Amino acid sequence: MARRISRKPRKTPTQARAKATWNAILEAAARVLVQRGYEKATTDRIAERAGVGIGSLYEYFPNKEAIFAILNLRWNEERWSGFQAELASAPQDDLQTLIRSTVRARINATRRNPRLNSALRNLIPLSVTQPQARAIYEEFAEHTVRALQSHARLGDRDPRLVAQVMLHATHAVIDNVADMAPELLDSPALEDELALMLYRYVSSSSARD
Amino acid sequence: MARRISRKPRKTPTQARAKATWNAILEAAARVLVQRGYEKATTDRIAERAGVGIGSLYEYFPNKEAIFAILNLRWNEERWSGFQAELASAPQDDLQTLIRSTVRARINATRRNPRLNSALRNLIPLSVTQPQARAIYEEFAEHTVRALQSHARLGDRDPRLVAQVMLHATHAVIDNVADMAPELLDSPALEDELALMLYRYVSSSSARD
DNA sequence: TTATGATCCGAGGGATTCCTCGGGATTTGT
DNA sequence: ACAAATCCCGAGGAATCCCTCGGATCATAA
Repeated sequence: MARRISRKPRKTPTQARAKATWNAILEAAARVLVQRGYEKATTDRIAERAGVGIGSLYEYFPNKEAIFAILNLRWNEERWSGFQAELASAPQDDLQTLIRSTVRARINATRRNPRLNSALRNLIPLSVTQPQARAIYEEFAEHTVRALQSHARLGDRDPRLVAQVMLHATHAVIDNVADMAPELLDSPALEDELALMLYRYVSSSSARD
Repeated sequence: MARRISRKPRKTPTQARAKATWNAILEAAARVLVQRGYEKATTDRIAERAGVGIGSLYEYFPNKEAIFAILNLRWNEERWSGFQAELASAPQDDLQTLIRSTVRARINATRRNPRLNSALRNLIPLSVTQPQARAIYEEFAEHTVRALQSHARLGDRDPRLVAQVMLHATHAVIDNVADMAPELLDSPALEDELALMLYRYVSSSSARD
């Protein structure tokens, strides 16, 4: 067996009909993944759920992993662009409102599909491998560092480390909440507390106040 | 096949020799899980790595899932007892040192085996199902609420919610770091920043200062 | 219309996995 | 020392799963 070597690489659909099946497969994959988990999400089941023959599935995707890699890619892009769009038209007068806007946008981005978010999140082999996820993270980190340098007085604290902790905390808390209590994403309480925590964290330079 | 129904439930080892194989299996399972991931961690491979026949494995574990459920149980207990032991003999004079001690103990608990921690963490079906993990979390949450009520002045903020956010943040950040940059667990920087963030978060009652 | 290419299909091969079963080896109790 | 209990073993059955392949069906352009 030579699974890793795809001798018949994925074909890109040209006709409208083909694009429809392509989408159907990806959406079915998302639904099955959320409902049954990665292991039970067999290619046969995905094809069936998409209303498509198994042959058609392998016409466009070289193997099972590729389906979820692309699904992950899609979700990351959707989340990231949604976040940016919302943040672009949000108030950013001072540090406090900037932080609040960012937290809100970040929550709303995940809120588009919390179940898919947690399901994809737990596909370690994929998310780790994907360099595009790292790229987004890096971009976000640099953006945060610049915001800190221009809006916050950190004294002698390392802005890069502070940014890392802020991002990790925000990211991790929101994703964890999406995992364990998705309904909490809809209440403003999470946003309030997260924003408060982050703001206080960077609002003065000395460890004691 | 009736995999879910274990007609021959797990036998408990009585002789010393049997306990040795029982341990060998669990330790092999941990090693294989960390090295190859859950899917590649086949029962055959675990038995082989443990230096044990596959039959012996199924003498004590009804199925593959059970092995990792027990492994998860063990790790949770080890982490939790380690945390409590360290915290018991740590300074807790005021809120700030209490927070710092807690953070340090929490980090050290995970530091016992960061790789196993992240590997087990991503076994959703297990960790979610396991009620004992929830129990530990609840106990921790109540403990935190009491600490907040006696040491912090939160004003009209809900101590339960604040505790939730603190726990989620701490838990999530540490686990995420263990995932993405385990060497960071060894530097004091993480402890410093986490403790600072948490302390400021609960150090005064109004949103503005 | 007809030819060419794109799309769709699903039975089944090859590979792998989980787990059983019958019996042999070792320890324990008497 | 002998029987019973406990422990160990690994070949192989049953169940999937991933993916291929040859050919049917549909779309488009000449």
